[in-house]
Amino acid sequence: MNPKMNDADLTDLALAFKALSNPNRLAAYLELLRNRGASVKTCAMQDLMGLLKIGAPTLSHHIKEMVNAGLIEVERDGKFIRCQVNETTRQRLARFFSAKAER
Amino acid sequence: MNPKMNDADLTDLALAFKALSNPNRLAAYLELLRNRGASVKTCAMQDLMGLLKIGAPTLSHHIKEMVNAGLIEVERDGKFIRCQVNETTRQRLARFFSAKAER
DNA sequence: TCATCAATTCGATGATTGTCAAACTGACGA
DNA sequence: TCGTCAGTTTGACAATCATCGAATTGATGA
Repeated sequence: MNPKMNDADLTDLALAFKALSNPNRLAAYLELLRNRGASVKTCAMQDLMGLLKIGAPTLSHHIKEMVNAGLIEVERDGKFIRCQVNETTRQRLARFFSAKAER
Repeated sequence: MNPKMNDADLTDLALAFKALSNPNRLAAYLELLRNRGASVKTCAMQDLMGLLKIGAPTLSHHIKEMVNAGLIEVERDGKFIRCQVNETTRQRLARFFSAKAER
């Protein structure tokens, strides 16, 4: 963990955690995490809708929030979208939990 | 990441992330994380109140929520409390961000 | 014993959230 | 060109949340 973390960093981090605090968003993010190792690394909205018993408007809203939190990235591909995890943020979050005091 | 994660695990995880989604709770947790490496590993409520411009009732509420989410542990020591991070949960969270597909 | 101090509980309030149905947009294929 | 399909936007509503002040508890020390 960066020992010089400031308020802005904390706010960003809190935003990411907020995005993960909803079980449906968390399940969607986990699915995308798992896709990291797969040959097809992206996911359309309909793939995620199969997992989560929520409507398209709600999922669309959740996706926007995850993008806004920097958790995932979305590309448009004609009618479809393709979601994948944002690697930079993922690594930042993983490292957060190893924070140590400065010596 | 455990490939057999179920709904209950997801719910627990979401609870932990929710606890970290509030900037004040996150700052408090980060302070406790940093104390891990220090000689004095615990923190009383007043120590945390110095950091966070919120009142005692609010902080007390936040601490209860972090305990409930499994993020931290609290011991009573006379008039004071002593907080420290829950290592099991910390490791679980760190690992979450490395989830991979089953092969 | 009694005043004080750390922390908790209670009750209230304004703000944010998750979800939906309905209407909309833009791309595709017939 | 037109209907359909994937996803988005809007507006609404119930539920949850963060915070506060006031009252309470329980330990400490004078």
